[in-house]
Amino acid sequence: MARGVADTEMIRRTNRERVLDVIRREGPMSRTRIANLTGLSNASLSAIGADLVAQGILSEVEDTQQENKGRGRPAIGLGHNRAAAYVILIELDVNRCRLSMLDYGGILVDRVETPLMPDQFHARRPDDYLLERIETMAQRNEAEMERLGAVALSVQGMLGPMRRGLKWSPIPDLAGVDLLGPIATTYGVPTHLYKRGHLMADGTRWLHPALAHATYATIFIGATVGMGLSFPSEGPLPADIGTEFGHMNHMPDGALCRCGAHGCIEAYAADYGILRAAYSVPEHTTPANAVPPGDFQQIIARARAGDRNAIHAFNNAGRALGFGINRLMSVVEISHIVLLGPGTAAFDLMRPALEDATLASLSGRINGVPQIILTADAGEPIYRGLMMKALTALDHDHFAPMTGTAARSIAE
Amino acid sequence: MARGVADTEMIRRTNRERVLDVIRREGPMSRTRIANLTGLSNASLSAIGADLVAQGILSEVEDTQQENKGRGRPAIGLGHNRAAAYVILIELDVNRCRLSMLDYGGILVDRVETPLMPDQFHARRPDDYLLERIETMAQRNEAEMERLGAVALSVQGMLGPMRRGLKWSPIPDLAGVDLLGPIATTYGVPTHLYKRGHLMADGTRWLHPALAHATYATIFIGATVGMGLSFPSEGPLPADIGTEFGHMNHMPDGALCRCGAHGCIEAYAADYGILRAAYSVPEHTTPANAVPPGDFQQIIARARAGDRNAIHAFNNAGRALGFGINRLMSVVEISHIVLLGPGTAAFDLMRPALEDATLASLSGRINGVPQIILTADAGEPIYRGLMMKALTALDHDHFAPMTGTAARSIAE
DNA sequence: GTATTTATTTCAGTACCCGAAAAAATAATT
DNA sequence: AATTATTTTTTCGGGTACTGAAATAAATAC
Repeated sequence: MARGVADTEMIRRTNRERVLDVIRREGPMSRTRIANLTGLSNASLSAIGADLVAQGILSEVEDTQQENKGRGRPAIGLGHNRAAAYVILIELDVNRCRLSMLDYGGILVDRVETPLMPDQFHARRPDDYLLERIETMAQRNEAEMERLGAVALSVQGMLGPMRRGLKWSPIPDLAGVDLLGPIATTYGVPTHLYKRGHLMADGTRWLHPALAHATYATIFIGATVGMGLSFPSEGPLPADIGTEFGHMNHMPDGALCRCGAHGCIEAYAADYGILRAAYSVPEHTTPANAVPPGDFQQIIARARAGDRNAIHAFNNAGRALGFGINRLMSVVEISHIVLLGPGTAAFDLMRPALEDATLASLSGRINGVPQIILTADAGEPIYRGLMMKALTALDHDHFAPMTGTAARSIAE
Repeated sequence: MARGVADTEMIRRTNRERVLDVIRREGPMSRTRIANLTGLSNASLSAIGADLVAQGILSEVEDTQQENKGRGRPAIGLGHNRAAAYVILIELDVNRCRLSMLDYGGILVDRVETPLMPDQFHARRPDDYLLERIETMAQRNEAEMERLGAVALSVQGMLGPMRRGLKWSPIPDLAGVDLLGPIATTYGVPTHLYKRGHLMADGTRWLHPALAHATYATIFIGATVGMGLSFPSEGPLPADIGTEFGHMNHMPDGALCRCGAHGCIEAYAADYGILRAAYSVPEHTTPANAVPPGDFQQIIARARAGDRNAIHAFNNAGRALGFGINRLMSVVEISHIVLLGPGTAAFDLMRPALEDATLASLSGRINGVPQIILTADAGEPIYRGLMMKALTALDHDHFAPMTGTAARSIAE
């Protein structure tokens, strides 16, 4: 009983979702073009378009992507009505918390950013902190708050049972708290919690057309190692996939990781692991808290200059990542790997070991090394993924189900 | 454009699928009960039931699961019309090939089984061999072949690009051949290729009610090590998930595996790996071709009697499986693990090392060891999974889309 | 034999889709 | 300037499958 019985109500909802989706993906366009892309008839688009405009969900704009601008009746563009709703996106990272308010068209309205200390949530409850941040944003945008449609939160860690908080997080004292509940009750809007790694993967699909129909993994290399998987099929993922790649074991009883376990990939391939190896610090030494970007650049420079220890450190990192990919490919068949984050600056130093390790398995031998794509900036995919999740959730859950008949009778 | 536009045709198809599914799951039942379980109205069930009976897809039977057998009009059971179609299931394993013919109700009609030699496909093309086996079955059941609806094939290995053959298989000379094409053209019916590990996982859900809503992995331990994943959500999996767990790397440069790679889980946990370790044969020795069941039992007996080498062999096997599960859990969050196959007879000997290794990771520490369920017989889940795949494919692709109006006008 | 109970069917109403034809709005041609 | 061609959008008539309510069917209980 996945979505209730199939009846005319579900026809309407499904087709309205398709219309909103195609505009979300490709921007405002004419009714005719929407009809062609969705497979609906022109007659249906006339009706659906009229409904959505009457309900204030879409609005008529100039058609930005006219293909036929010769003679004939000019097309009227149909785009999201930007004032229909507003969403607040919260990116809660290890060292900063950034709130963005967007309109229904995805345009940034306001932004508030604050640095985060490692002991931030030691004395202060994280749910209170988030409420206070949202309140700051609310006071600066009172008019928009009237039409707040959703609050979406990006976090790092393992999601808790009801997806309302985290079971574990690299941010100290964040796990075990219901992050969404207080927001939902205070503002009375739907709230969503997403894994940063998952958003990174999804956002990359929006930004990289070559990946449109691929199954791929995104791997973040920096202060931590994180992964996300993205599948071309529509619909939500069946389960929590792409959980904690950075803490996948690479070597039994291996190097000490920040999470407290031994032999995680992160303990070899995150900046602190590379730093430790490059300076020949014993593997079981407690990891550094934070590695300044300058220090990391220096190790790269030393490796490029031929320093044996630095080269060895990057080799080990590539090997750990490669065996991780090797093991990942024994579970999910992927065609591409997207590498993101500051660690990609040293990819050339890791590549040989990474490829060797990837090939050292049956699936590597049969399928070859997946195509590797480098992107230094991880922030953009995450923001884009979070924005798209929040806005399409609004499209599907709030706007698509509104009944059209009511609107038409009002219009008469 | 996942499934075409939503219109009345898709309503009919979806609802007919729901009806066929619920009967497939729970057996023949009254229209009223079907209406309750599917959420459809009694009026709709009257219409849908009449259509499906008129088209010969369902037939009226005695209601086997009457709940109210007091007074009132007695319920009429609605069950699959067994003569509506027949399917041939082919289980192609390392050492045997078994064909089963089933009617549309899932009842076995005929069965043909032949042993398979390791060099079976050296001189003979596997597609020809399959055609010949099907022809044998066809000659014994000429009447049923008139209504053949599908041929479904269970294989071991990595599926090829179009799911018509294998990229790799533990059965020699099987990969790289289009197995389905010749069957489809000869008999003019839909053909399907499924991974044995995947069927094992799916079939287990049908057989084990406790797993109904769980996300779990099934791991086969025997002459090989294979895995399948099963998710509670409906619909097909987004990608090839659960590819080749047995050949996931456990130890870089570790023990030699049958596949030619070093350090696969299989090289430690399959019967030949345990045998090799128990007799202190060097890890890099070429694996034995087949291990007689008696030999394996003997090693178990020796381990139970306290033999150090045998105990060590099972320890290593448990450790390899445990780290495999550990790594798997870093990619997919699972709540249960079902162990199947002859190797489960020695599970008590592997358990401590398996659990230690599972716990030695972040996800193990946070989520604990997944609940472990033992089932010695792997054949039954595979057969059940294959049968359900073949029959529900017939339900969805062939019978649900038939138009109802035509049938009703014939009936008048 | 009548009342009660339960299952199924019939009927009238509704929502949404589609194809075809009509209307609207522009550019090109005469 | 009027007409023609072209393209977009709307209108109209027809069709299908759903639903709730009422009617019918087929048994048991009294």
